[in-house]
Amino acid sequence: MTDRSIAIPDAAADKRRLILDAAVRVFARSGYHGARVGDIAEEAGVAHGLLYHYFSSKEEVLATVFRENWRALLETLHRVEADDEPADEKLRGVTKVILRSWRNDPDLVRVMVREVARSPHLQAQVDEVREVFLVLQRIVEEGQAKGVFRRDLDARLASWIIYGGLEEILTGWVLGQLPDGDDEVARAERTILDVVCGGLVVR
Amino acid sequence: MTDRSIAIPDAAADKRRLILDAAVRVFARSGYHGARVGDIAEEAGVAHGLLYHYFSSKEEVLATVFRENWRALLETLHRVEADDEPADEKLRGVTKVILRSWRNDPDLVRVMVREVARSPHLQAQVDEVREVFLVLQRIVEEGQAKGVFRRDLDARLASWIIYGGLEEILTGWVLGQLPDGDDEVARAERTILDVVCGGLVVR
Amino acid sequence: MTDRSIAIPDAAADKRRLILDAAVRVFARSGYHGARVGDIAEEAGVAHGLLYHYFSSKEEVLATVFRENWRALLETLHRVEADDEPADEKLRGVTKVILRSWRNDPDLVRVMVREVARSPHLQAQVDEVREVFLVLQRIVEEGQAKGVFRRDLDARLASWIIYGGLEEILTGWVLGQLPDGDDEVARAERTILDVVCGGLVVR
Amino acid sequence: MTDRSIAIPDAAADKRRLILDAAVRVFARSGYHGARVGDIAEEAGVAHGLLYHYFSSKEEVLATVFRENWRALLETLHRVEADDEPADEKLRGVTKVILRSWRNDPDLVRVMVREVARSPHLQAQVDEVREVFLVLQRIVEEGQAKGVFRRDLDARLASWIIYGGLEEILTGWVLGQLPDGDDEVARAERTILDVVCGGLVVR
DNA sequence: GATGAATGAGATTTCATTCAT
DNA sequence: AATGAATGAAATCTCATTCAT
Repeated sequence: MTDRSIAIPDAAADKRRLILDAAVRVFARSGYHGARVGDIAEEAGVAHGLLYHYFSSKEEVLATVFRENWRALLETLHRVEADDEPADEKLRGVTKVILRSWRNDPDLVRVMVREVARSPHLQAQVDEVREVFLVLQRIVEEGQAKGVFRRDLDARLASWIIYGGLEEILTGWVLGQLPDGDDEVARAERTILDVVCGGLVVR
Repeated sequence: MTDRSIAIPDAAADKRRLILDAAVRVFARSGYHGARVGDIAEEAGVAHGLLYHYFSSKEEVLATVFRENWRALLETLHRVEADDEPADEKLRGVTKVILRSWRNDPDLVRVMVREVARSPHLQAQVDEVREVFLVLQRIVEEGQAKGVFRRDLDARLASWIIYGGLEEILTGWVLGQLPDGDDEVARAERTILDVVCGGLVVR
Repeated sequence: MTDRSIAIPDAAADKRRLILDAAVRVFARSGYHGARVGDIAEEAGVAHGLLYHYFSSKEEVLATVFRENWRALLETLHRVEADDEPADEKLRGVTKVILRSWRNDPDLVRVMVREVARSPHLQAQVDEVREVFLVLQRIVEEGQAKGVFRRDLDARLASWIIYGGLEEILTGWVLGQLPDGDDEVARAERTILDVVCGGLVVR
Repeated sequence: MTDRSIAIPDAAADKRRLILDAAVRVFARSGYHGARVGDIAEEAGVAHGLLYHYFSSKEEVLATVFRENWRALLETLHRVEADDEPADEKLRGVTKVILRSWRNDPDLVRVMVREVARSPHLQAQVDEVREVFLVLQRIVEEGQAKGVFRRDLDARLASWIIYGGLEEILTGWVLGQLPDGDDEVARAERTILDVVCGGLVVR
């Protein structure tokens, strides 16, 4: 085989990546404030000074973790939005993407939910965060336009409510308060769509 | 002699109370980590040493802020729960209580949303937090038992979803991302009930 | 005796003073950059944190050392300037004040000569430094006006030259390059006045 | 093939020279402590690692700057000293050499005056510095022997005073406190010789 | 109760220097 | 010779907490 990057993955593993991955684990374990720069470096197996070779500060490490992963999330959501499907199906897609991230990378979700979502850090990234709400809002509006969703609802508020429900379930898992497991994720998917689309009330 | 607390209210003004109120403002402004004990004392107009006369640590100040106010919230919610009303009306009551807290005391909401809700501090108070979910869950279950709400939904998950929606709207106000004002609070109330009870989908 | 400040001087010794005095010794010994904040605190017999109770930074300690002592020097020089004496006698007064400071407080002179005089720190205090030159310049100008000193000389440049001669002699003592002792100070006084007033050249 | 150093001068440009010249500029701009090795390398247009190929440390760079230039100064002064001229003319020569260095290479003078002259670095080079005083001292002594200069003065102290006057004028220019320009340099030359040789006092 | 001087553990950050490539 | 990623010692400064008054 010719591709050496596969043959010797670790040699090629760039330290910046190592540091970012370590940071996710350490932030997940200790929280942003509880995490010492030295802990991250140790977890990454590098000298702590190297962290400052790649990032200007501990906060920039967190910001980078957020930025890179949020961007990936946004891309996925944009693909879902672009799908040729009815609005309720798109909502299912968004729900899947967000809820399944928990099983996929629990540490990352831990960090995103606890350190970024409502925290005072990274308020600069407000625009990036807002875009998730906008995706949801556009889906709701599309549903309203197509007559799938009720038109008497404020689409913006609805998007915040939906996102809140999703994030709260992630939070339940993060805090160990909601039962975990693939089945539970599937059940949560169903439930949120049932509640949000169908409503609690018996028809 | 008559009640001095009326005669000289300010002199009698409990310094402990002063400190707690100041703490809310400072935590709201700077976040828990950004708030220095000296800032709180200064805001309260007392020497910072005095804080340690009433509280064992800065964290205990936050814990006390949380405890006292959360307890008040719980009492209110318990009263709503005990009302002799159908489940959907109780849901409306809970929604009102929670959303109106924003207009009532924005700084307090800021602190509760940002520093307590999902943060690593105060995990000890998990039981108190859980009780809010349980109130919601019991209301949902009651609705299911009475045939008002659909029975095919997981009541626990539903309660998390509802709470998430409520908290996210508070967050929107806290972050200045959702429009503020009495009308907006009323609209938010309506919307969350419409979404959660009626569902998005056209019947 | 009633004055307790004399009875218990050390109890009254305020820590700020202790820190400043220690700083002079440590700066003299190690230079500003070589001096660690911890060294100063240790020399003063206090915790290093206390230094930040009184000063905002290590640099402010140096600035304060400079400011307080330079101000004292200026006051003395102003008194000399105000004396009712001929210009050449005033020059003798200035010379005495400056050169005798060496015997008086060698550590302080060390710090002033090495860390302040031409260093990049404390450029903010330029005005205070300039005043010494101005005192000299005014004395020279007064001498010129009274016909004691030659009028064909630039008084400003002359003041810089005189001050340079004085400071260089201090430097010689600081660096251990010029012989030290009361006699030597007296000889230096005589020499600088001989050179500056009388000139090298035989008449 | 012809001399490549002419054909491709820049390629041949000694990196060591590049680094030294850059160091003078950076030391002049930021001071020795404020100058980072990386700054010097950047100013020189080379990687900072290369600096350690030519010098053992940052301090050695400063020492080299000092050594090479001081040596050049000494050679010039020695030539002046060896001239077949009366002592006062030799003094004029020394004055010219020292004061004109300012217009010639202000950055270098800045570094020499601020970082070397009285600083704790490079105390090893004390002998080299002393030689300048010795040149002056020998000129003064020669003048005394020849009957041109007064014999009742301590020649060593006189040499320190003269050097101090010269250096202080350089300092005035370095600090931007004395007016700059060719005319001013000429005036400074005249003034220092007038003061030192003729004295302030009217005869 | 009230004050604020005093403490000191601890954290981030800097940057000269090394060394594999 | 040349590069710049990597190291890690070291230093300043912060701030929660204590305690004498």
